[in-house]
Amino acid sequence: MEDIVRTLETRGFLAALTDPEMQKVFREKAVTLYAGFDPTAPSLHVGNLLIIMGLAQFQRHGHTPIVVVGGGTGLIGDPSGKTKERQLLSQDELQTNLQGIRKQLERFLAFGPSLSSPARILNNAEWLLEFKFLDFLRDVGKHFRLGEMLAKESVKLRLNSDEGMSFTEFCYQLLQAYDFLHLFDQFHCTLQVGGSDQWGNITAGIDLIRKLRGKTAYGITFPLLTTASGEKFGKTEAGTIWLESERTSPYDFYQYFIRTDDRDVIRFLNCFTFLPAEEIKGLEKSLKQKPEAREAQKRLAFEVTSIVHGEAAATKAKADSEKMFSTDRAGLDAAQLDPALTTELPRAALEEGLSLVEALVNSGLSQSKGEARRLINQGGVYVNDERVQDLNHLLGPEDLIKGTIVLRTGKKNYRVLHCKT
RNA sequence: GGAGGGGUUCCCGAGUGGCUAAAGGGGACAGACUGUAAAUCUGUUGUCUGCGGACUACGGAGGUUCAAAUCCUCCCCCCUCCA
Repeated sequence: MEDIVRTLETRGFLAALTDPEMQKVFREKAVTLYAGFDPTAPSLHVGNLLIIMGLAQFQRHGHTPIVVVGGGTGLIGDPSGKTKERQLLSQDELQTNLQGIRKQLERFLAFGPSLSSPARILNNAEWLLEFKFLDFLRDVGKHFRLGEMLAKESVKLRLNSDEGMSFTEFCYQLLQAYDFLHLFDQFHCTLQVGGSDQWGNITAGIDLIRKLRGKTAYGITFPLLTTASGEKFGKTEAGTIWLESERTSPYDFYQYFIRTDDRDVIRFLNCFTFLPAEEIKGLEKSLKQKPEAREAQKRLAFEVTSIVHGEAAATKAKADSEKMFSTDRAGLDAAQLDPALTTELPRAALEEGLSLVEALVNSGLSQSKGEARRLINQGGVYVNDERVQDLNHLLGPEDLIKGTIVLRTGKKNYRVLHCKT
């Protein structure tokens, strides 16, 4: 059996292991492992990608992944890594979110009874919801010592901040520990993986299993991904990069990755793609020798988009990007571009003269007219690649090139205004 | 229940009657430089506007005042300590 721990290590997935023995254990026999996702939003985002790819790696090595969506724990809210108490979600919101997340996961993991190690998605509401409070206290709570609970990093952090922490959040670790126990009993799940902020929750589960069942369970944490410039990975000016194409178009998704910092790109290739090590080495070489070609970034963007949105979408995102960023847009066909890039324009509006400010707002390039004016003043607005600095500039039919006007703000924000004839 | 501290613009945080759309920092955006990268420097950063202004904003609701983020009353929320 291929050595999953080694793969994880070389591909940059490992932050910490609860037990060095693990490597041997997993080499000898297939395990069942799980990771949990809290359904705080109706879609997963690229910040979740590392865990998902980790699970996918496990499955490729013959292990059986379980994804637990936190329909139960989501009602509480995990305090780990958060400086503020979370808003509680309603049951309805949770349901919507659960369904969205479920659908997305199916793209990364292989499900189906015909497989030897089919992935599974479970909702912990199934076993948490009917648990009676007193039973829970007797069966689970009894095994937790306050000293340990208080010593957890996530707890200490909050207790020392002026945010404090509610009892509800404090109990979160018990619930997650119980999840692990439940999966251990039901599915022989002996490993939990998660982000490095999950360390405390994971070890809580391992301890519970040891106390109650006298068995050893394991935990692996993955590093918290930050970009070289110190930002949280997956957040941009425009907000979160979602995995759902309705929320973040494949074009924008592709664009996010193509702008990856040189210092991050190799790392990301390792953990966000399945490219073989030799190929990544080649890209690393290219990055060193001719960084301006950005081959590594291009490959990363294509591969990740392909995994998340499918190859067809990736090919299209790539083609759209090339078109938009080339100086010669002769072949530009608005109808074929990603809808996120285009805005329909009634001919009549153009004949009357359409204010540039309005066009910027309507197309979504500016949030407000004030912002649009500011942009124009600062020389950040381009019509068909010509800088326009006149606040009262009107767009007219003479601006059309093959039925389209290419509007741009800054260096890289494009919108194609398309006018049906 | 008692005592004290606190809630300010995207975030942190200053501001204790007018000069405050609110210091400073972070972030973000734009410009220069570049490789759709990084670093650096410069500028911008509430909404609307006929560019004269108008409107909305300092936890919430009232009040005092010519004038309130700043003073008063009530309420909500958070933190720390005591019981």
